Amino acid sequence: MSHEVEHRALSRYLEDHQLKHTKQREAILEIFLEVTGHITGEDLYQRVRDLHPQIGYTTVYRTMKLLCEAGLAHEHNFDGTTRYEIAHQHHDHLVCIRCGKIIEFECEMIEKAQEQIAERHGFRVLRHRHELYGHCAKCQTHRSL
Amino acid sequence: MSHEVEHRALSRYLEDHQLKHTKQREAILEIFLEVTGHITGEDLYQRVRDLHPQIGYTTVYRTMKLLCEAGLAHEHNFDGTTRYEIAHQHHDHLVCIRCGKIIEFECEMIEKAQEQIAERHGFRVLRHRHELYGHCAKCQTHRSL
DNA sequence: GCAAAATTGAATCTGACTTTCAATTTCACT
DNA sequence: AGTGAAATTGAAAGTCAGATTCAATTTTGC
Repeated sequence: MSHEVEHRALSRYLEDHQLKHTKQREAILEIFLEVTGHITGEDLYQRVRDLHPQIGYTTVYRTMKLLCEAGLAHEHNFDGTTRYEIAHQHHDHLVCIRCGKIIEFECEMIEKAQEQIAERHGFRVLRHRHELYGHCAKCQTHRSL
Repeated sequence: MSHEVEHRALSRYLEDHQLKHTKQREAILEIFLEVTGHITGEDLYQRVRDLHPQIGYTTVYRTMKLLCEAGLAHEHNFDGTTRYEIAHQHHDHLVCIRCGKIIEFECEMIEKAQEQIAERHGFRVLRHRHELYGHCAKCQTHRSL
């Protein structure tokens, strides 16, 4: 079992919140960390079930909620579909609406511009979502329309 | 019945697509146009039902879908809730997560930055969403936490 | 006025979670 | 190691927004 750092972070979160250490939570965290990219709850459940047929659907969802609270995962809703990604520094997304490819990007300038806009309206921004939807390079070239 | 321009736009869309002109569609468009702001399908249905108790839930949803296709309405999903707004020039949103207030904003600089980012990744952007979530001025002052 | 095609709306279905609850597991304390 | 209170699990049932079905009704081109 790899990803020691994350497993330790989970342990600490559980201890700090009087929650219990279970094999299901360990297993789901491990599988989630193995996945690169942005996975849906359903897909994650499939993968979990392949390795641990006894783990239920409910537990996967509950655990992902827990991992989000523990700061180990982030939940994103792309056009109606909820996906989880491994928590790391802030970024936004480019989403290909043809093949589903998701690219992460960051832009300091946009972040600053956002702050200015919020200030202008008296808002205190707690979080934001910024997604660009379109066609990726590959889907533009061998396209059928 | 006001909003002649929009009603005419709907008529044209219907004619161009071999769709039919019905009183339900007229009524829903009219009620939708009366609403200022960003309304949920459910709220819109309530309003429609107040005036036209015979119009069903399904028809309201189907008609809003139609109005979106006709370019008269835009559908937005704010943190899991779908809302409709009257179509007008492009803009993004500031959303108060305490009182639900929604403010529209535009920023030419951000739009340009987006284009550059997309280009860098070979993407052709077709649409985007950009929402800042936080607390509005009012909710920051008389807050309870 | 008359069909053919589109539309309506009540009811049913769906997908993606969320809740319920009895049985099981964890763990702090002997 | 044993015990018991509290947390967790998972199967099943419940939600909720929205999509689908289909028989009855409405619109419209001729």
